[in-house]
Amino acid sequence: MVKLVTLKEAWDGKADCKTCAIRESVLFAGLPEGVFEKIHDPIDQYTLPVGAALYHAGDDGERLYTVRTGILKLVQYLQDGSQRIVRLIRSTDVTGLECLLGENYHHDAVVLQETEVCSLPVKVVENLSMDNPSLHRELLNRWQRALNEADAWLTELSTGSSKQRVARLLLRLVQDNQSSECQLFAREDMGAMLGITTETASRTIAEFKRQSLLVESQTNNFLLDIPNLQRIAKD
Amino acid sequence: MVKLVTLKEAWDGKADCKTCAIRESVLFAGLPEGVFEKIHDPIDQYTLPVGAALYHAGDDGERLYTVRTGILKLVQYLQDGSQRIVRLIRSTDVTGLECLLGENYHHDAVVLQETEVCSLPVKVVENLSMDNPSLHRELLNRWQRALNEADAWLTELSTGSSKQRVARLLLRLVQDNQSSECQLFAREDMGAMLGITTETASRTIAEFKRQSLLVESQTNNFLLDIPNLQRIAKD
DNA sequence: CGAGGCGTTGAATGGCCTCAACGATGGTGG
DNA sequence: CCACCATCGTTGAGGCCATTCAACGCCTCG
Repeated sequence: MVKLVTLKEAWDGKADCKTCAIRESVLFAGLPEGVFEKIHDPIDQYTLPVGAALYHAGDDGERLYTVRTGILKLVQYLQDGSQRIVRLIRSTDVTGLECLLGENYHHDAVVLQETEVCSLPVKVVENLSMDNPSLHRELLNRWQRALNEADAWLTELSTGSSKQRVARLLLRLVQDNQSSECQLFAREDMGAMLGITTETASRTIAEFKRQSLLVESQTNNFLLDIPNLQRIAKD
Repeated sequence: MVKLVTLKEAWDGKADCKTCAIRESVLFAGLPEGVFEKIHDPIDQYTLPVGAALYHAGDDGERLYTVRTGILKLVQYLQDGSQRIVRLIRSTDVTGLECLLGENYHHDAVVLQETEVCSLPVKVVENLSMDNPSLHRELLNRWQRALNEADAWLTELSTGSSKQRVARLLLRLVQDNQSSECQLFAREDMGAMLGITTETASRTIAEFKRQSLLVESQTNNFLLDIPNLQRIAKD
């Protein structure tokens, strides 16, 4: 089911953090330039195709990852084998924080849209955060950000009718974009995010299309009717 | 609706952290005794009755709280005014972490069972964590703990039939107790935790009682038939 | 070209919600 | 001290919405 792509195959090269294009938004924002010289462990960059797994639940957590572009899902499995997607990881997000506490990864992290990541060895982050309060503070921020997301998923994406949930998910996908355009996920994934079945997700999306709340601009690229979707989301 | 009990009314005295009965489990575990001398801001203790609010969403976050005994709910409000309970805070848990980042509280924290808390001024925790790596690490741990809870609520308490959800909630309530005894929440609160209506929560609990999965040992005190509840929780 | 995955749609079922009524409980005020 | 009222848990009836199971077309890929 999940394609096997080892990180080594996907390797793009060593990251140059000093000149990183998204440096102001990432974990290392606020670090003085000098410290990058002291990093001996490599910070590698990878590009991962759809379906690839960045890590699996239970794996030894030895690296955290900053996402440069793309989207990943964090999946948690239930006792009965069904899966629930508990969060999405997008540009400038960090995932795998739990390994800073010496824990194994808690989720499967699977690529939904082609993803570029930087891989940060735990040791590097630990060492840097020892004597860089700004990094330390940034770590707390990331944890809080994840927690905010988790709370929002509960209140927005797991509450209300299926139409409301789908509408809220769509709005979330474009909310920090300038355009109102987005790609849709597989219906099965939508279901796993919203706690509804694949069929219900499909029916709802199909109905939204018929009502022109979703208009396909390019292949698998949709423009949203934001005002009307907001109306549906609210009630 | 929420009883007004100011913290001043509920004041029990100043905490003596050095001799705290749950000191090994709390945030300050691992701190050398000497540092407690340096705390000038008071760490106060309070006992809050059912229905009292420890803080409200949007309030200036100036204190975090360690719960000694009792249970609090963290409530998030939706656009339409309905509420969703996103987490429970219990003995040895810390809540209000967001104020370490200078943010206002994100939830209402309301007492479900009579609660003793210690109130820690942000400044105290900030100062101590500067030069106490163990406290710093413990803070990260607390954040991660909250995140784990949030994920579990999504996968366990917002997934599956109402019977499954109620069973899983009951099992959670006793899981770190030695006994299989617990108090039940108001049906409305159960509904808000599980994403179901008050009536459905009531019907499910009533049915569990009829099936002797729940047996009242004392007033509002129930013994759980754990094996059979586990069977229901799984499928 | 065939196979398999995915999105869509239909029909039927059932579970949850809505609206409503009623008893028990506990607190308040006369 | 008791009558009253508000709140809470419970239960019923009816309807709706999501699920289940199934079929079908489209597309990609081998």
